[in-house]
Amino acid sequence: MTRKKTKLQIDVESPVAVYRQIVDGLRASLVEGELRPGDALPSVRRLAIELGITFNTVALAYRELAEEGWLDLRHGRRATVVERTAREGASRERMEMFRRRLRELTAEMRAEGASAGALVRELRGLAERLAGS
Amino acid sequence: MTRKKTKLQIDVESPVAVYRQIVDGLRASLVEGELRPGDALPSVRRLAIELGITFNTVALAYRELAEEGWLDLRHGRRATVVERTAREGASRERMEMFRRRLRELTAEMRAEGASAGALVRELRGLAERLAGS
DNA sequence: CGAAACTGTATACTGTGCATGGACAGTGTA
DNA sequence: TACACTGTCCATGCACAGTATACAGTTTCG
Repeated sequence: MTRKKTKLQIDVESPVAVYRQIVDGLRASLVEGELRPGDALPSVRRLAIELGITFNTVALAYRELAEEGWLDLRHGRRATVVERTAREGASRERMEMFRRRLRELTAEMRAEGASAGALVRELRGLAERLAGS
Repeated sequence: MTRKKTKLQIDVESPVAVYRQIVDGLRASLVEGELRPGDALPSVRRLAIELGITFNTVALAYRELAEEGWLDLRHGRRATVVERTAREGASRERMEMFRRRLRELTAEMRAEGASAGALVRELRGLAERLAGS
């Protein structure tokens, strides 16, 4: 049996909150269809143990995702993925912000020594995958 | 005279700390050569007023950038950009993290309604610019 | 039916990171 | 030598992330 859960990577040193890292990671899996409507998520305690954190932190992340419309969260039952109504096109401001964060992210990598070529490869690779879906 | 300072955009609603947003924004300008060695940065108070925050928050950002080797910070004098020794190639773990953050960032945008096409355009656009430099 | 083992929830507490304001100290200039 | 600038240091307040503990639903199985 292969462990599929190792997908989630948490960095406790990171300045971004752990619960937010969980939200970001799971959201990516949800957007990409790796987690589909009907699927049950690991219980807050199980995932917490796996990540080496407290279950309440995982619970907070689940609540956030439920807020965004990804999860059905009911007392006593496992959190399950639900069909989510697609949003309308992102606003101009949001796209602007995306451009900025993208720019800052690659700049951070260049500052750390990543070559422009390597970054171009990553950007084009992701664009490729995205266009192919 | 055109205002070149409007480059920095701060979002007080954002979960990422204001001083970190400043660091990220300035670092991008530094990496891209928009800010060159010898250039003097605006004083902490001036920039603070411009952004509508406290000067100490800007000071913290400057200290962070000095720590990274971008700035020469001396008591009583303006902060100035300094020649920075390039880093060696980024580690495999760092590139892995870059890939993850890139994936999560685009997923977040898709969740907010951005079309795959629009995101592909942004990614390819940045790759283009990066390859051309 | 009922107990046990699971699920998520609510609440209070603690530590910490961040933004702030004010006093301080170094630098340049009129 | 004043004075207006520069960045630094320090104490305060506050919001929030993470924790522990007690609680309340649901499912499983004897």
